[in-house]
Amino acid sequence: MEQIREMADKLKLLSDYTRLTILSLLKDREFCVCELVEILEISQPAVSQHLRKLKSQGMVKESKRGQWVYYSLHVDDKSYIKAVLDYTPDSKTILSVLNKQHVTSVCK
Amino acid sequence: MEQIREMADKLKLLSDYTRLTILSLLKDREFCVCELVEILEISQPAVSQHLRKLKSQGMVKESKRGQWVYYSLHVDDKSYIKAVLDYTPDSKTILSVLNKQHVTSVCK
DNA sequence: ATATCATATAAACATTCGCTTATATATCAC
DNA sequence: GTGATATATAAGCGAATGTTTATATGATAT
Repeated sequence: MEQIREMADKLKLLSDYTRLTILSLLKDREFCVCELVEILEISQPAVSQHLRKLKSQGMVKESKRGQWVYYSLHVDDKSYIKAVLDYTPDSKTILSVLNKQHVTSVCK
Repeated sequence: MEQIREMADKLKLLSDYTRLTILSLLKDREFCVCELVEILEISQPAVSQHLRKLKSQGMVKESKRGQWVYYSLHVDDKSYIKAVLDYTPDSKTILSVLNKQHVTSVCK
């Protein structure tokens, strides 16, 4: 059942708090790495590694602009991934709960 | 973000091939442990442990009848769990691909 | 009661995972 | 150029995961 195996692999990406939060944030707009670092309060390499996994499965796209790399959601509207993300809180709620409304891509 | 943490925990249950297959089979009807063992070709304790995890998160129900324990799906129709399971193959397809159409609860 | 079948639990183990620190690469400002 | 900022990669580590084997529990049949 290769189909189930593939789904399980993608769901594994969704089954981590940090990655599920990143994807939920990206529902609203693109974020650069340094913003995610400030919001999630984990190290920059940790964020980069999560983004790499998400990118390797085609769930996010990157766009380099200047010294920043912006990541955006890249999920088919009709996929089960999108179906799951429809249930996660939106970025405004997340930022408000985490008290990070002020974070912008001008990071340091 | 406790909501995201809870979702991630439940998605973790879906992100394993064996468990996702079990849940997909249960979309159609209840199965007993010994059937799942034959279908999945892993040890009986492995199946039991997966079922225990699924039960602990309320995703399956058990029903003891005689020496058999039957498990059935216990997922809210409107949840994201159900949304995911709508994308997995149905039991007939799974059994056919795995060549296990013959398996019944009279196991040995 | 004994033997058999179905299931659950415990222990052990290899693998995977997510994190950190350290380091490398690349861009920008001066 | 040099220094500061943004990001990626590598190595190391402890925790979690999924499996197996061994054992326990419980129901059924004889």
